[in-house]
Amino acid sequence: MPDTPSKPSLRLSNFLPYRLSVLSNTVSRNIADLYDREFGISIWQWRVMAVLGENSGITATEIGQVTAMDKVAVSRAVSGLLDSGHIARKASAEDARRAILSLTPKGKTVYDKIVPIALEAERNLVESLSPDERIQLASLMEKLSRAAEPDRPLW
Amino acid sequence: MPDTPSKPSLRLSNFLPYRLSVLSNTVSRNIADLYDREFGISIWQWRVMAVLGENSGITATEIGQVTAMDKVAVSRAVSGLLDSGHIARKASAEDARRAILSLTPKGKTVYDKIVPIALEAERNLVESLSPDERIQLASLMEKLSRAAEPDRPLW
DNA sequence: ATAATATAGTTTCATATGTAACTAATTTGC
DNA sequence: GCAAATTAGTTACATATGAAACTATATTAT
Repeated sequence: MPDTPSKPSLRLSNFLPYRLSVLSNTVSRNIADLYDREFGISIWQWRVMAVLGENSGITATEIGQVTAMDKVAVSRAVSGLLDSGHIARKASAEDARRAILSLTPKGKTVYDKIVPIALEAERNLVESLSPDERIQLASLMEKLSRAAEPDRPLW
Repeated sequence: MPDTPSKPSLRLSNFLPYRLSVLSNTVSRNIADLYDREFGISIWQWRVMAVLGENSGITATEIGQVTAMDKVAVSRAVSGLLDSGHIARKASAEDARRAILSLTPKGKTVYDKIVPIALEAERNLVESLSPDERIQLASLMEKLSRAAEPDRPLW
């Protein structure tokens, strides 16, 4: 009896893009709640602060490149953080279009408080993984991220 | 010389929740564009159709449970799919609050066209992984998803 | 030098999304 | 048997987001 060619089937619960989306949304929501509840800071604002904490004195455009945020999202996050006094802005001497951003002392204080919370949330997520699995995870994330790059032809 | 206790440091680009979010958003956006461009169907609508394709004749609430969508999102997706004629609704005989949903012939046709596209997109994403790595990935996703469950105490 | 083009960042507008309030039907407790 | 509490699903409102238009400055080409 010849094989009947089996129709390609899709099980949503095993579908990687779906699983990624559900996982990522759950994690992001939990973390966003954490930052918001304690500091009134959104995820986007936190990303801006995180970049400035690592690398002070850069511009909004550079933050966008590092964080994969678009410039409108960066602009809004920056605007909120200026209002709340977590960051400061000064005009660039060489190019008046650019604004040099940095954490204020207040921002730095909050940054130093959030970092351990963020690391704790991450630990919380990977605590069930063995050291080996954590290495595998990093490697897989790396490969998947490359494969997902939007400038690839195949999409 | 005593060890100086190193301050916990955060590198955003290595921070798992961040990496997950960027990856998931990139993948979701690419796939959403694909469905939308060819069929005018959103991700949420597609998830509803995907569940009905696997398991016809269920209610909106059940779809929400399976897809991790909240009931408002399901309601809106259902409403759009009714308008476009991809699904049909009939009242439940036992419980007039419930509506039994199913794919129409038109919906089934579109479903059968999207499934291979979805599977192709997934293949595209994992094509750089060895068979072993794909098994690791499935296992890791499983563990991370359990760890991220919002009803856990630690968040 | 200056017109055309490009870049940094903001604002506007249209749409998407989440929360809470709502409607209608059903179940529960007494 | 009926008031109170639940449940399914929708609607309304407030906020978030993305795309495109816009402002101001800088660069390029002639």
